[in-house]
Amino acid sequence: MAPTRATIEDVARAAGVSRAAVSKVIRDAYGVSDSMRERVSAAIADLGYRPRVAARAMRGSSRTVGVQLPRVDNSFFARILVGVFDHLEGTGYQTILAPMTHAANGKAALESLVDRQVDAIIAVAPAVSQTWLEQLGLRVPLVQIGQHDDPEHYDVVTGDDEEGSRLVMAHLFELGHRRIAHFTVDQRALSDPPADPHLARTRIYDELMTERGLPTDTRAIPLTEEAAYAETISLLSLADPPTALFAGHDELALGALRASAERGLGPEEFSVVGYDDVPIASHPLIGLTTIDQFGEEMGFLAASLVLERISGRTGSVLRQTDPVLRARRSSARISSATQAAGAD
Amino acid sequence: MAPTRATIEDVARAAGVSRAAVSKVIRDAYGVSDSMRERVSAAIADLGYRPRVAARAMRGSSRTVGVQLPRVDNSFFARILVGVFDHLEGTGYQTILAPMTHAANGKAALESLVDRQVDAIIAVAPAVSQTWLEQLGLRVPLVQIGQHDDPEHYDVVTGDDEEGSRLVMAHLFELGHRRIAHFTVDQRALSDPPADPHLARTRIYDELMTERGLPTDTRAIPLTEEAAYAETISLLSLADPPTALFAGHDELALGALRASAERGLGPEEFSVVGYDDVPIASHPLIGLTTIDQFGEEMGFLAASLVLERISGRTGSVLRQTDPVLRARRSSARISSATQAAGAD
DNA sequence: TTGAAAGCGCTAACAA
DNA sequence: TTGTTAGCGCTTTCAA
Repeated sequence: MAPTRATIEDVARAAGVSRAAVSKVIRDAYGVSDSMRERVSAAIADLGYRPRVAARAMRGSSRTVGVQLPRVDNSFFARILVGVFDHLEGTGYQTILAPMTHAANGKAALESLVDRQVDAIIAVAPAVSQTWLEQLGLRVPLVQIGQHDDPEHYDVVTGDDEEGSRLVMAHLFELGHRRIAHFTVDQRALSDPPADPHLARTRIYDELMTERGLPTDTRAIPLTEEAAYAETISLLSLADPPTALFAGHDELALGALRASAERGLGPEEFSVVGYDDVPIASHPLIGLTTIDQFGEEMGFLAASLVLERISGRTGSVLRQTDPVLRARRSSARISSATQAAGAD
Repeated sequence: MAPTRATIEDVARAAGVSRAAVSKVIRDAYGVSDSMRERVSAAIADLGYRPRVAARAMRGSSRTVGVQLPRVDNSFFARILVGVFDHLEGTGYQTILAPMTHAANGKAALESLVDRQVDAIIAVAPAVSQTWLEQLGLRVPLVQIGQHDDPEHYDVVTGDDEEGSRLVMAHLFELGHRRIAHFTVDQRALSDPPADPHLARTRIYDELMTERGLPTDTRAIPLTEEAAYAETISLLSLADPPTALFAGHDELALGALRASAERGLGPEEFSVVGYDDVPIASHPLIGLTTIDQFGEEMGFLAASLVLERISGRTGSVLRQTDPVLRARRSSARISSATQAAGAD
């Protein structure tokens, strides 16, 4: 049968000391003699004792940072996670992940983290209002990644979506594109004021197209590769199809490339630009032009901010990563034939 | 200031009942009158009460299934996770993820799950010995995904790696390849007996090559795209390079394709076959020939097995998914020129 | 430097 | 059907 797990009491008895003494040793607390530390450590090793997180959480801290993630099968979120783990590793804080389930609205995942009494929360692109996050930030050290909030009680890490979008549009304009479509987020539980990064991208797209007197063609779709594929098919079936697409992010861009590749269209006929620079984007067979917003760095920053808050810092800190354009072969100068075809 | 969180005591007081009564209501336990249920529910809603996981875990169950994952930035593991979440959602069990950190050996992640008193564990490709897992299985309902263990105290879900590898090799032979290289796992904390899926793949590769009197060329490398890229470069620099590669899994295959694409080599000169069928493999620009081993289904199976164990089943159950070859454009019939160049 | 003892929030006997 | 009560394993005053 499974032997019952050793408790602090067992260790105390084995070492011939009090429970309090053992507690002090495992927490490396002040006021323990060397001989006591040795005896206790020996007993701990002997019994294979490991403190239970639940019992510790009852009296103090769970020594855990909780991360909420919208989806686990998204390469950009994975980049962020890598950054978070890199920073938290060796800090004495464990990390647990509460991925949003299908039904979930983000709230559920964050609440489950609170129920576990995590010492801090890193919320990645949470689909909850800023007001709700403020409440949460009041109770637990909190860092939000992605949304352009302007909070009082938590920190925020984002990319500079406006600058990134300007880089995208300038790139496409320079390549001669004028009929440029744009994919952006579908209806979403948008916070008030709207802070979704996709909204910033769309805003710049609108602004720069309008500035040049060009008609906009924005399509709000679910943020999935499938949706982007389907929408691109319909885009390319237009009498006068666009010559370029600014996809809201790389997953959408990959879906668009799926459609254009199936039709045998190259970048001279249909250029595609994404956002995020997921790892596969740099693969020579894909060569997706995109914006690198340094997901690992975002995760790393969020982790350090959250540690600061655990240490007592309040107020709010905003951090942004600087976007960089990665020009690859999915975008190219428009061919003269294509250009002529689309002439008014 | 942050108001202090409501406890079961607060709810009891507000509803004018005992703590036990509240406990029964939230656990949907037997023996509660409708009127009491109503009053208590009202008080719970009123106070925004949520039970603390730690306190519940002290007395019984944490209602949590823990998942251990080697890496979070791997598309195949992501497929497995999606399957696990799909199944566990709505079962009343929460899921938490303990991803292996860099230093970790898998043991650390699993132990941290035990420290949290999860009700069950799903271990994905854990780098620990079968002996160690048996110990763990004795203490907590456990399902292992990936390794070909033959356990007594936990369940196992794997693909049929031998059959999958036969499909790969038959495919390459049929396309006329005879000089076939193979990438497999580097030194790893291999259990005893060796149960790693990569070993099974290599075994079949060896067997089938030898059967045909062909020389094997197996290269044990770290399981990263970078390592595969570098190794492929050196492979292609050989005087008499192989015409095909059976990569241990898709990430390695993508690294190999990176190298061959950079050299402008098509599948007629250098065919690449992977394993896993990660989502990007089916992208027309990649078109990676690979083995689908249905990651979501593996996760789904593991989740249902683990629920059975929670319900009291003991012994051990083994489940396998049937592999399917996805032939795409990364593999092709060897060109006559290439064939001639390599003739003995 | 060490130990005794209270109590964190909950569940599960058991009694009423 | 409802309430009383005894802990679960730890941390943390507070005394010794």
